[in-house]
Parts: sequence; structure tokens; C-alpha cells
Amino acid sequence: MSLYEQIKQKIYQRLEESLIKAQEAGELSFKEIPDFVLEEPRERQHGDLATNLAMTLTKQAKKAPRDIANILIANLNTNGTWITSCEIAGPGFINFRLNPLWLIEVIPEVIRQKEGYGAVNIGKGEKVQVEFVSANPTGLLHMGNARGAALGDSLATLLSMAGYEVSREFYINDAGNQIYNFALSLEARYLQQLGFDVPFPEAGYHGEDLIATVKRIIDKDGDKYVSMEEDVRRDYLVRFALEEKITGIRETLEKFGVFYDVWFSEQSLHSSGYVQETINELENKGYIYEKEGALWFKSTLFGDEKDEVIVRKNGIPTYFAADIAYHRHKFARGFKRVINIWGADHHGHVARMKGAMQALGNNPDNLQVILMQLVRLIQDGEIVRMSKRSGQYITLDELIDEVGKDAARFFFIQRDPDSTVEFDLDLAKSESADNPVYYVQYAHARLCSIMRQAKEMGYELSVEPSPEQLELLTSQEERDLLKKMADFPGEIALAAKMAEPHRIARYALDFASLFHSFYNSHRVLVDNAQLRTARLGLIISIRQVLANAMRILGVSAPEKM
RNA sequence: GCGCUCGUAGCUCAGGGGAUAGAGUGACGGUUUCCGAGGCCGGAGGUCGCAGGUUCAAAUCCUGCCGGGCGCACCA
Repeated sequence: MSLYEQIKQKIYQRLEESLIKAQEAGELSFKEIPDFVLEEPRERQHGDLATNLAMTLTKQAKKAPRDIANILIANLNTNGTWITSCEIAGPGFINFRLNPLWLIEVIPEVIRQKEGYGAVNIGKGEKVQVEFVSANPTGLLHMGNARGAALGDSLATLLSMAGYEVSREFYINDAGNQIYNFALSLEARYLQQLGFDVPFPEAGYHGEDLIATVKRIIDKDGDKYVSMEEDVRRDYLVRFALEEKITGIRETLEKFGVFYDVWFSEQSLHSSGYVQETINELENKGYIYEKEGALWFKSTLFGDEKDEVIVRKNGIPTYFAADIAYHRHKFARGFKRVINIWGADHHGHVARMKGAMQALGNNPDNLQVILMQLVRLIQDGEIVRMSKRSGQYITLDELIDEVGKDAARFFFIQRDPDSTVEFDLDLAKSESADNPVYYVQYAHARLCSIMRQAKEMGYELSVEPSPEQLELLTSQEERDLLKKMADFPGEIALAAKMAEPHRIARYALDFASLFHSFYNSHRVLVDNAQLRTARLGLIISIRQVLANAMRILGVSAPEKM
């Protein structure tokens, strides 16, 4: 538990004791201790911590909140809590002021824990899987995938900082109808490139990348597939193209800073019989019925709007069947918690997938689906409609080349997944320096610059400041920074609990802002050796915490820019 | 039509039932003999979509309405 959490918990406990003491003395009557908060007030003048306890008791105690507050304060034991004063304010808040010296302990803490500072153990080593992007391997990655990649990867890092054992997984949709369509498109392109006049399939994939792929096949094998059986030809073309595509996807994601632990093939679920086995399992449990020649899953039993086809009339299982098998497989692999990042256009699947998990005997709450609104791309002041079929989309590769990995990742991670974001491409290209990521990176580079100069001036950076020296950090700017650093573990715990990495982006911005303010009003490399040592300890700690936050966001922490 | 979701400053977006709703950006004014001015400081800018309800207290929770996005296939 972080220092800050320990202090807060102590005060919580003392408040409850005060309540009980007041009741025993007959000063206050209540049945149960209400839920109350102890938090940092927004306004600094309201002290370091404030509680609404008195206000939550008004009904039970039948007294005015300010009177209750008085009684509570009178019965409060503040020994060993760092509290220096309590006052009643506003409608009945109790505001506490703390001895600022508690904050200096954070610097040795950061210096000792280094990149581990901020880590908490709410996960207790539990196995969690985050599945994200899982784009169809029939095309290139686009803006929506970019958002999913940034979000999923940061969430995974965040969860591991919070004590979970995290696995990143990419589900490869290498089976089904779309692959069949893909094969037909490849075949048409192949034959067209060799000069045959064949039509391109109506529902085919129009992307230019297919033509490039086909050209490579021709470079390698020439026209030898022209004379072959259709099935053999398509099978070869698809296998070649898929391998190429998946490799490309992997390389692009790695360029974006995203590395997966597992690449899971949908086809493997079909080949191994796991899909069929899963369907049998559901059938044995009585959740399957036949209608109009197809097999249906009774998803309405689990709150879905309608039942879903699981095996088509033609005997081929649907995508849904494979997906159920896939998620069953995840839990069978021992994951206690499974998180999926899906585009908002898939929200209709959430209820039925959870239902399917419940039908198979898993707790549906252990499957968490994070829906991400789609990215609206603006170019020349107009919305660009993205479609894979039409081949009109901005690829992740282009985004990385033109906007930059760090700027793009920060842009996506800053926003709540629920908000539809507008991405103005022209703005991002021409003025990418506007992206707030540079603000944070600049702070980091500046901190490194101070450290470089300190070194040049012959100051030792590895000396841990003494408590006496740290007590010299008394300015408002310094205290704000110390406080923010002390908050970091709590922020990680909260962000992990809520699965909201965008909180860390907010934290990094706020923290960088506090540093810039400090920098503009105080010098670090002063002549006074005591103060200088303390401030060096401070900036070493700030740099560390900032770097730790940036690592969660997946953006680099440059020493110079 | 039904379901999910969003509506907060000119624009892009934060906001854990709490006190005077914030940040970035844009426009405006100030700031460099001194560790990185890609910075800092300042004022201006708001019916938190609308209307009810719950509560000591609502941008936040509930209901209805309005507006945008998405979904409602034997596609994935």
C-alpha cells in the first residue's frame, strides 16, 4: 500500500472510532455507519483531505450536519495521523490539514523502487488475458485498429503494473466466408495480372495491396496455378497471402510498440474439432434446437433479443460458433478474467457471448468487453468513410509514418473508449507538435537535461537526500509535485480497477504541468548544497515517475528532443 | 420501430453523488543577462442537449423527450 493510502486508511479508521465513541457518550445516535468518502478537495483552501461523513449522517442522527461535524471532531483521536488541524466548512464538510512532512518520504520511495514505483498488487497474480485488434487478415490495419491497439496494449501494461499476470492475444480470423471471398479476389487478381479477362467478384476485396501480393506470387511461381484445379489454386493463393498479411500486421503492430504473447488461429479451432466439441457441449446442456434446417443457440435465455444460428443449413458453423469455442478455450486455458476490446459495431454480440459463457458454466462477469467507439477520420474538413471493401482507408503504417507512433498512441489513449473521436488527418500531419504527448516528452527531456548538467558540474546523482535536506522542499510547487507522485500508485490501482488507461494519460499531463510550473519558479542547481541535493532528489524522482507513466501509455521517454 | 451509446467553453476532450464544472487548442495581454520559451503567468469564454424525479447535495443516479453514432444476417 502506498504512503498516501496508509495515511488515508488511518484517518478513515479514526473517523469511525470517533463515531462510535460519540454514540457511546450519547452525543449521537445512528444505526449503521454510512458510506462516506475521504478525499482531496478540489480547492486547495479546503485543506489536504475532506470528508462528507457529517452530511451523510443527517438523516440517521436527526441533527444538522455542522453540529454532527463538531461532535465528530471533539471525539477524534488524531495521534499518529499527520493531522494538524480540522475545520468545519461549507454545508458540513470536515477539512483536514496534514503536516506536509509526510510527503518527503515519497522521494526515497521512488528512488528505491525505480521503474517499479507505482506498482500495486490488486491483481494478486491472477491470470488475465487481453485480446485486442484481432483485425481480419484480409487487409491492412486502419485507424480503428490503431485505437484498439493503443488501448489494448496500454490496458495490458496497466494491469501488469497492478499485479495481474497479463497475456496479450491476437485472434486470427483465418477461416470462414470472408476467407473464401478473399480467395476469390486473389484468384481474380492473379488471373488478371496474367492477362486473363476475368471479372472481379462483386463482394471482393478491392484493395491495391492484393494486386501487390499477387505480383509477388507471380514473381515466385509464375503462372503455374492457372492450369490447376480451382480448389488447389485458391488454397495456395490464400495460404501465401495470409502468411504475408499476418506477417505484415505483426510488423506494423511492433512498429506501433505492440507485442503479442499469443497469435491464435480460428482455423485451428475448426481443424482440431474444438468448435464441434463446443457445439456438442451446448447441445448436451439443452441450449441448442433445430429450426428450418439450422441449429440455433437459445441466447434469449440469457437476455439476448433473439436466438442465434450456430450451424447453418449447409452444415457449416457460423462465426458465432467459432467465437464461442474460442472464448471457451480461453477459460479452459486458465484465465480468470478475459478482456476483449471490440469496436462499437460489435456491441450486439456482447450479451450473447456472455450468455454462451454462462451456458457453458463460466461466470459471465469474468468476460469483460470494452467497446470502443469508431474513429471518425476528417480530411479536407470532411468525414472520410472508411471501408475495407472499397479499399479506402488510412492505414496504420501511414499513420505511424506521418503522425508518429508516440503522437498517435497518445492521441488515442487520452480519450475514453466510449467517446467517438475525430481524427483530423491534415491537422495531425501538419501540426503534430500540437499533440500533448510532446508536452509530456518535453518535460522528460528537460528533466534529463538538468541531470546532465548536474553531472557536468560534478554533482553526485546517486546520493539519496537525507530527511533533513528533503524538509527544505517547502514551496507550494514542490509540495504539489510530491503529492502528485504520492498519488501515482493510487491512480494505477483505480485505472486498473476501472480498466481505463486514459486516466494515466491525464495523470501524465497534469504531472508534467506541475513540473513545468516548478521549473519556471525555482532553480534546481543552486549553490546551497543542502537544497540542491534535495531538489536533485526531487527531479530524479519526477523523471522516474513520468517515465513510468509513459511506459504504461506506450510512448517513448526521450532524453533529448 | 427496438436495443446499445454519446451530447460539457468557438473547436478537441477530461470530470469517482459533494464546496466556485476543468484541461488542451484558438483569439488576446505579459514573460528570456539565470538548469531546454516545444515552457511559464494572466484575464476572456458555460442554460453541463431539454424536462421531470431520487438526494442534505446531481454534469454524475432514474424516467421521458430531442439530437448524433452504431447495431438489429443461416456476414464477420
